[in-house]
Amino acid sequence: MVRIKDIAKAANVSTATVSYVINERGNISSDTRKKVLKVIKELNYQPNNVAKSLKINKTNTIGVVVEDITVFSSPEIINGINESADENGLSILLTNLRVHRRIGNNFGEFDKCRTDVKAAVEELVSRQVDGIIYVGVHNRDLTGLIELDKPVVFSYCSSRTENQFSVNYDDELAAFEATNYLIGLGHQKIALISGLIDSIPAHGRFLGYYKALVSHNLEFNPEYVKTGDWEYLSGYTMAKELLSVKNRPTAILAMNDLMAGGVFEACRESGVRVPEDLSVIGFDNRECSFYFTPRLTTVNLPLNEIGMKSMEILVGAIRKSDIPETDVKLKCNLVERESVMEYSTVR
Amino acid sequence: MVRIKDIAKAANVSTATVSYVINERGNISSDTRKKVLKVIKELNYQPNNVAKSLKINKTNTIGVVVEDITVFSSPEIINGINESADENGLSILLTNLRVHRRIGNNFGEFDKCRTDVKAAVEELVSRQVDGIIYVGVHNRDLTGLIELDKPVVFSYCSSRTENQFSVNYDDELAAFEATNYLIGLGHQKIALISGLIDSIPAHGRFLGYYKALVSHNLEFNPEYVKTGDWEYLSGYTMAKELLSVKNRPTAILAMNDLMAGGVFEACRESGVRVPEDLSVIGFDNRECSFYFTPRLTTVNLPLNEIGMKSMEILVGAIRKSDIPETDVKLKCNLVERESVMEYSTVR
DNA sequence: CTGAAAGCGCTTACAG
DNA sequence: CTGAAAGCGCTTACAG
Repeated sequence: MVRIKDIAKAANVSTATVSYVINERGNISSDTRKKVLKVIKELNYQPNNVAKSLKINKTNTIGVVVEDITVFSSPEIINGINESADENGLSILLTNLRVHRRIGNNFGEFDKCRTDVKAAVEELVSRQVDGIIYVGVHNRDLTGLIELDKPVVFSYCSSRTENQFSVNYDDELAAFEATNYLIGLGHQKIALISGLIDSIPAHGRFLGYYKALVSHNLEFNPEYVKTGDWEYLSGYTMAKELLSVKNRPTAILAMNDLMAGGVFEACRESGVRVPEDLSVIGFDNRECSFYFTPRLTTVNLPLNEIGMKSMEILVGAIRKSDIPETDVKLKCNLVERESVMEYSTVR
Repeated sequence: MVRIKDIAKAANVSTATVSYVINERGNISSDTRKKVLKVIKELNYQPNNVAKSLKINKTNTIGVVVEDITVFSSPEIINGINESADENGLSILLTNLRVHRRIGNNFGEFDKCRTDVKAAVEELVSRQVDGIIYVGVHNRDLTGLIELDKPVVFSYCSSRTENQFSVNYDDELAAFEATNYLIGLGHQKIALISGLIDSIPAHGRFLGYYKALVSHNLEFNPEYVKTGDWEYLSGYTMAKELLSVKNRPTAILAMNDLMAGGVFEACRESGVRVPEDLSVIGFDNRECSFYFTPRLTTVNLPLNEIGMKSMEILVGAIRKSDIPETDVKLKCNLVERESVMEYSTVR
């Protein structure tokens, strides 16, 4: 390995001079600069960034701890984080908690993982990261999970701690718009298949649905609201119930694509045509939603944007260049496909 | 920030002693150990691993450069890498090339990305990683892409360079077994929808298909082999052609799930029932394959295992503990669902 | 415009 | 069993 010292000797200058030309700092005469650069190339010098980091007390490294990289939302978020990291010349130290394998969807058992989080953060800190992004697998309150005197941003989850930031998308607005879309198409009897109602997203989406109805003076019918558990099967079961309600809804908003898939299966079994007899909207825009029959109209999540925004906020907090927002909500967009139809043509 | 020096002073010992107790090395009397440990806890000392890395010339960090984290295979592979990294006390420095966004599936244009790879590797080297894992988005020959005097393993792609390793799955065996499965169920007229034939996976899968036929003395009918481009639409188009062949096949092996999805759509349009009239097997076991109607029988890829194995090989090469295999091929497994039926019951 | 020297926070032969 | 000291590869006031 060739060091700055070797360059200095070969170029007949001091190590300080070499360092200056590498970092393009100080006043170095064009002649010595050229000489040094030449030697650097000849000896194929590769700087040692860990030595530099130790000296300047800054690693230009961000710790990213992701709850589970195999959950559908994580890769896109990380992709966004990477994009912004590249733009800012930052590297990513990645820790994957793999919580899904340990506790599945039972987030009540998340306590089991808290020590893992502590350990992960400690490891990252010992490696002197400049800040941390914590990527959740769904939005929930994680206040107190991480205590650190460096900036940390919670991506797809939340924390209210000082010097900590949260980036999510706007569930309520998304559900509001999806419901409005249905109403705009003439639907008045719009059912909702909810996920587990103790979750922040389910709550927000319900509110959006409700407010859309109210804002159009449509009656809120509790019979039209069914609570599933985010899984395919519950969508199926709840759809069966909705289909047998006396005043059957003409549209269903499912709180995720999987449950919408279950709705499709129920309809197939019951001879209900989608979208001719029933319009269906999903949520998440997962890959599978494109391959459903018919292709599912659904709400696309700004995952990449969440990642980018998270990194931008973190960079702002680290460089103290601006005061970042503490609680960002990004906008979703509806992707129109083939599972929705105007009400006028129904029946 | 509290340093070893501070601990030493507070505990009235030398920094050497503190270092010894932290690293559980040398002979330290139980008394001084306790004393030091106590002070460490009191002052909440956090070791600085970048200083340590500089000194011991070893970072316990692996560079992972992934061509595109949003491609379906990447998260699982990275998950496996993480799992093994955890077991070995290693950290991951992640670089995401995001090639998909730049060149899509036109891997002929991959040359555009070579400089990115060089830059990524250089960055990783400057951060003194102990080795590198390069995660491709499909198996192809990447010999010469990375020149490095540290061990590097190619995950889901290949390199024949000295001191470099490759980990993939066994395409040929997987296709062989899938075809055998169909044959065992009584099918004799088995069609193949291939991906672009210039790719290593397509070649291997074709061979497996071919060898299975031959080993059962079944005629190889070139009319039964169609070449698609891995996309949904080509599966649809090729299936249309296969369905109109005079001696229509009773089963189709599609080289990926997306094309199998296209087959389903063609069947739906043509009134061909799956699996009653036609059995279909896919490849990849992507999430969507579970949500197809009917659920697709497909070949599951040992992605997590590829990640783990890659890391294990890298660790072996770094520690020189054993001589790792240079070209590993892991076994796939068939996941039986609802798109295949015995031939006897056909028609 | 350039160099000598201190120091970032650790580890580790070596001496005692 | 413990400590003094050198050194890992850099950067950066400071002096000249």
